[in-house]
Amino acid sequence: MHPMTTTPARNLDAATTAGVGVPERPVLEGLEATWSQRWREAGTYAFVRPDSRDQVFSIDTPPPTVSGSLHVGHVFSYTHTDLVARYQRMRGKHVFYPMGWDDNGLPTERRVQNYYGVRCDPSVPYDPDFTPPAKPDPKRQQPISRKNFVELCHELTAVDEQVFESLWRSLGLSVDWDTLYATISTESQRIAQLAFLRNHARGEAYLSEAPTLWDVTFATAVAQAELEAREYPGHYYRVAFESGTGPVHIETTRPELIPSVCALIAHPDDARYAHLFGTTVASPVFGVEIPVLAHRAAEPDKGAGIAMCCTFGDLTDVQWWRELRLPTRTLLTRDGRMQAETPDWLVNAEPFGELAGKTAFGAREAMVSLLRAAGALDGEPKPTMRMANFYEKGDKPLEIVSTRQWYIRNGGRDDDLKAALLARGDELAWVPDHMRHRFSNWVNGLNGDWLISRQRFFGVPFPVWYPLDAEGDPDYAHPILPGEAELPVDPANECPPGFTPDQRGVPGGFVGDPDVMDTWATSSLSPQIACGWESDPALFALTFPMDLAPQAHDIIRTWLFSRVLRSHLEHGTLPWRRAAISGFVTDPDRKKMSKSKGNVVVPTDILERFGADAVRWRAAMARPGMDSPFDETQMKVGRRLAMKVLNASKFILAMPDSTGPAKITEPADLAMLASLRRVVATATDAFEAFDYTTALETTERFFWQFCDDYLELVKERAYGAQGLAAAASARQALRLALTVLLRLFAPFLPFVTEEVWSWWQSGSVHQASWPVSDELPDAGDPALLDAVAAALVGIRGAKSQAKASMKTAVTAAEISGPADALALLRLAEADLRAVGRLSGTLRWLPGDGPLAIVVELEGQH
RNA sequence: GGGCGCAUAGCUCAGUUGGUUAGAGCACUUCCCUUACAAGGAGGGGGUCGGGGGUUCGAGUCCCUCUGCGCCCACCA
Repeated sequence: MHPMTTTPARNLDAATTAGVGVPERPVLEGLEATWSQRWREAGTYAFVRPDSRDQVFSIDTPPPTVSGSLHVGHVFSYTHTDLVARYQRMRGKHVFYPMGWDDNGLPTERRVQNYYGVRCDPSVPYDPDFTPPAKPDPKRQQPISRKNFVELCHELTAVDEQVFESLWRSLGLSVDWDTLYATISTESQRIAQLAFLRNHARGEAYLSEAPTLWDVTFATAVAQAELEAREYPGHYYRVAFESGTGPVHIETTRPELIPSVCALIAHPDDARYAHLFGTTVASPVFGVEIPVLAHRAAEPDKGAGIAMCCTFGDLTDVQWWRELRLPTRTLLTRDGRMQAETPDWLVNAEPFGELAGKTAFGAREAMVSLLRAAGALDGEPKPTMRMANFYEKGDKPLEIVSTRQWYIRNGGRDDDLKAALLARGDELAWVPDHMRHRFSNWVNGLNGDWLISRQRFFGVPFPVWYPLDAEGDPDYAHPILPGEAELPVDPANECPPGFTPDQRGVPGGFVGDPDVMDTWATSSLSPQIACGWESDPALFALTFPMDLAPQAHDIIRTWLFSRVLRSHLEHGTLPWRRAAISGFVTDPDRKKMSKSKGNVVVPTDILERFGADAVRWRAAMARPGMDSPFDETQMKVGRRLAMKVLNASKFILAMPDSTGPAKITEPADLAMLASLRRVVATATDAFEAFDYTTALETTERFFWQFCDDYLELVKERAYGAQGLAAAASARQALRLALTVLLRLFAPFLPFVTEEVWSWWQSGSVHQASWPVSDELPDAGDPALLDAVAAALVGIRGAKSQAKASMKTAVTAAEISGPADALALLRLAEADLRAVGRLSGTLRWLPGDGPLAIVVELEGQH
């Protein structure tokens, strides 16, 4: 059944049997299991295609990395999205809310390596009978074939995905599990390759051999977006280069790169070195003649003010190398070691034997000894902390090596494209708005195109082959591409058009591109994958561009930016209208949660202890973009609210319903409903502005006052103390209020509201319509309840101060205050007398002061 | 160094376009076992709104400035 086919919420007369289905002692325990199962069976959250795009609300859910672990921050962030999804569904939208699993890429490889104790070695042949080691030895991982490795990746992610799905279900995410996708699936691979071919055809994707940021541990290139600057301990070494007029001292933290030096560089205005510009100096130990050059990027107050430029020590070296057209003298290999062969440019080549084959660290020690022996080291090394670029998942500083990689243009080297992407950021609606600065900040800081190829195994392969020339060398300038209809292809196992398998790897034949795409190159297409781009045009037309992109702020530079880029290039539009950015859940000291700090809160633990509704309540209290410190005690507050909903509902529904049409006549009842009318309007406005927190707070504040004051006030009348008509008015008002309140709470507390709804209504509360003001009469004056509340505080306060029970009778009372407040109060006099046990005379004293009540208690004086 | 955000009760946070004695929850404290709820309920105490200056009849709110904290980016000589 589709949400729009019925509006059970308004059909009060359909379920009027007194007390049917109301349990004696309702509990929260077990609601998650019961209702997630029923929602699954009933297809409560299934996306049903409407006729037109404007009936759809589509959400580009972040596909979580299934090989990672979920923490409370994820739970909060995904809850935020679900709040909006549920609201939009109740508003009548057909909510397109798919879930995805990001299961390809390095995180999965790492998990498989550790879990099974294996590593991928493409040179090992496939073993169809392979079984992983019984006891994984992390120190000695068993080399297995690429195919076996990929099979294990699929096996383990399937298990991990089950765990994730079960967590999301018990959290109550209203995703449509029939639209689930995975980034390693055949369809995702097809779309990733298709988008790549289109990029290539338009010249947006290109192959280039260039200096590349390189992680030596994982032996892969990494992109700018994956960098993390960290402090790294090192030493300054003061090293002498020989010029005709004496030594020139430079300071370096990486003396092992001295055999790679191409030039010394100082600032053009630096008088200290002006006389050297245009001359050459000899490198220590190796005696290579190198020029001394001027470049504005040299900083006179850094180190000695003159730098040695090596290929490549850092990104500034790359800039100098490019702009000054320096020779390439790369010696560090892809595994982070000094190459074994002695380079031919060294004048004094023999000492290189001390460095050959060593790690950067070992080579550094050897080089320092050589410098000392040659007398080229001036003074002792000075310890320093320097900033170095790391791969965010790595633990060794990145090297820069020259490699051939695939790139996608992203504006980093093209001002027009950069401007266009900045304009997309401006066009996008941001919640909260200031997050747009993170986007423009990032785009403005891009310094190169997007490197998308990775020298890894579990990922989407590039749909590319290269012809081999007569010598068997690949012709990279003329890649062979498949037709779009052939996708997805695996060039390692399939042949390019016009070739046969026996031509693989032989001169005149072909070779497949060995690399895979980075995870982001696939997940940057999540809107295209989810919405059925080039596979389901009808669905695509209904869902794309999407309405909402929810995510946390840490991946604005990666996922958010890359989706904007891909959509801009392919469709010339934004991928969605609005981005909603969640903050982080920090530990109580406002430190970011991380495994290494041991301060991670496990979601399953709090879900079990407090219940999903309580956890969701807490999540909803964190406004968009705001970091929120984790505090367990707040979970209890949410749990108490859920409990209160259960008990108050039980109380209301346990009373026999009045038959016949509603006759809400009593001023107190009308006042309460008029007040609720305002709550509905406020909560709706708040949700429209994606301010779920205000929607919740408004509803909750009303609800507690409803329970504490109104419910108490009308309790006796509802039981019949003032006659049938007065009782009917109260009962009708109570049920009307309850149906509205349950729907207002439904996005936040999906389990408890559904439970209560099931006691007396048909269908799911989550398919009911969001309440509108017009469901409620506006004849009442909300100020009446304010006056009642003030009077109750006076009466209760007097009893509390007298340390008397609330049942203590009041023998006489004087109520003073503004005449209009007193007039309102008199409309509810009978109720007030009942709740306050006011048995004696009541005196009304109009005056200027605030409403006040003086009482005389039985047994006092 | 560039950008963004935050600073209100012991803690977590509200406080709409400037408008009476600044609010909520938690915590603390006192009382009440009142048949919806004791994993309750009813009371109470607690803040010179980070510092300084300015605009205004009036500033938590607007402007300037300083300080502290957080996040993002840059920073390998």
